[in-house]
Amino acid sequence: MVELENSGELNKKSLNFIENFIENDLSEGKNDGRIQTRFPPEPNGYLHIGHAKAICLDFGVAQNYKGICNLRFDDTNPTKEDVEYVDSIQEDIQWLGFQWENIYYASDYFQQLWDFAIRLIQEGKAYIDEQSAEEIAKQKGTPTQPGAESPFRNRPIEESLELFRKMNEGVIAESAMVLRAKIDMASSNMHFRDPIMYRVITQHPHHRTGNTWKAYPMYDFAHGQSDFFEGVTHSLCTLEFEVHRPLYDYYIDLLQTSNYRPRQIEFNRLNLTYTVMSKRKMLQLVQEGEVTGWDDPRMPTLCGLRRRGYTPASIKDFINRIGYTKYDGLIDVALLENSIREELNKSAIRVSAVLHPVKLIITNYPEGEVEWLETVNNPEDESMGSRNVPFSRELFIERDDFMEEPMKKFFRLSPDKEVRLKSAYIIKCTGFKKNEKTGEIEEIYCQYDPETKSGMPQSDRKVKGTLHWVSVKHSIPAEVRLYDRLFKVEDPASEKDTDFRDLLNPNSLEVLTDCRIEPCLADVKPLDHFQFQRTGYFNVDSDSTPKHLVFNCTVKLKDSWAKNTK
RNA sequence: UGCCCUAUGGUGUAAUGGUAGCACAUCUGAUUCUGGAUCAGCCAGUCUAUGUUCGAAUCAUAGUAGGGCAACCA
Repeated sequence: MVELENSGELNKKSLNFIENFIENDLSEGKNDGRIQTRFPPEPNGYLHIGHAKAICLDFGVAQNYKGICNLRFDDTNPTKEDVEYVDSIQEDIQWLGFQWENIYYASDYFQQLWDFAIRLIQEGKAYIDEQSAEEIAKQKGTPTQPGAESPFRNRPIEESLELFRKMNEGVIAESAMVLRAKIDMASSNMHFRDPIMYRVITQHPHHRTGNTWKAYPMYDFAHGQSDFFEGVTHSLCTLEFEVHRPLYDYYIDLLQTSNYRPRQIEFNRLNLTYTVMSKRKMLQLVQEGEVTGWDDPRMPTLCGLRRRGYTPASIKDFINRIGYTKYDGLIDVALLENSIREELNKSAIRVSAVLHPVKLIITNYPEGEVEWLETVNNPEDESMGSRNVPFSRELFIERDDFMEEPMKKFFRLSPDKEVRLKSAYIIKCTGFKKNEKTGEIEEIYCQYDPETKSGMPQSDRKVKGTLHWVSVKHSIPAEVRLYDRLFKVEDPASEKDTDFRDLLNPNSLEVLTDCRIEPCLADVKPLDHFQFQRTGYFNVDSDSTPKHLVFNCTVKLKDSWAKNTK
């Protein structure tokens, strides 16, 4: 923890470009020195690691400058939104360790937005367009060609007012008409070509306002104004909204009555290698059963990462490391994995689990005898204490830890060779039993040296290898799930023309059914963190019987095994 | 062939006109009560050109490359 705090302070020294803007605004005395941000998710999916980046910024800025950060649900499109998402979003923000000052909904401002829209119609700055979506799109022109004006553009104000009211009465069919701002159909910024302000939605009741409203504001007509109504000073969002900013400012100009003015600043979205962050695609994975749910440990959602064993601190550490810029890059997922490995390496209790067991019999150890041997919980942190593990004549060791004919640099067990059993004795292999048909090793025999018990005066004899083990009689059978990357290509997001399911990694989940774990794991609590000897990190998923160990291994797990056995 | 944004080692990010630094990854060595840890080390960078300046990653101009913008999504 000390080191984490230090690194936080070190990072504080260099401000990101957003904090520079903020300090400038403060030094110029803008907004009476007040700092207010907001985290504005649309409740149409679960939060993912990319949202964590925005959350850390929105809440972090508020903390650093003694301001406030509100949670605002951008719920202006009832066709896509649901209370399920509203709930999960709150849960995940709090899990990350942030607390909003207030919780707001864009739908709280529907009346104010409506009144503002009426005002714009009255001022001749907005009109009702009765063309179809296709016609409007056609008239919009292209980025290189100016658009054409709608035939309804100059209709009488009273007519627009009348129709706008009807839009909200349920007597207008969806997509029959829209309210558009009258700006400039020839603007080089597409968003100024008479952007749509309101559309009619009658088929989906809103998850909060029910059937009260039939006319719903578009993002551009809701977001900036919501910021303004709430008193947001810095509206931080991702780069794709950069071209929206002039429109944001346009509406704010019309709304502004004092010196107060919210300011939109954009930063780069998080892109991770081997990771799909699109909500649409994640929803598809869930709906089509490619994963077990939004919280599947292979998903980049916060709840998925949580089940995989990520801690809030590790995610925040990762976000802290990648920073905020305007460069649209692709971050190596190894950076994220390093953050959790570093934390768990310091904080997790190390325990033993044998994933591919083979029986090891110590022929000179008395039958029926059991010794409870002390083993430290974390060699890097003595304050985490120790526990006792049972040792007996028959043990399980990792199949990979024995080689009949050892290769170069293989320092684990092979005939006539010695290794140390972690926290126990040095043993020497005296033989093995092999299934003649399959060639599989069935049992390994060895003798132990009683003088070499851990902690004893004679025990410091050097041997080249150390093995983890569990006692056959005392160990608990377990099913271990190894989760790898869900996608097998480095940048699945860029494979736009491919069905992304073709990019799925068929080995993203491996279930090992005959694993053996230490008895101390019999009643661990869900999400307790442990580190397996040698093999990685895991947390425990209590929802399943038999006990499932959700392995939070690094994705190179299998490669490394292959490498180690070469 | 419009408008907006961006460009620093393999990846990400600092340096705000004055020594190009840090992290991750890779590789090498050490180490052996697991070690995928730890320690040490190597490799590797300012997109190009011109200009301004005593001095440019930083400022200017022009190129080049990448991203965004043409939803009744956010």
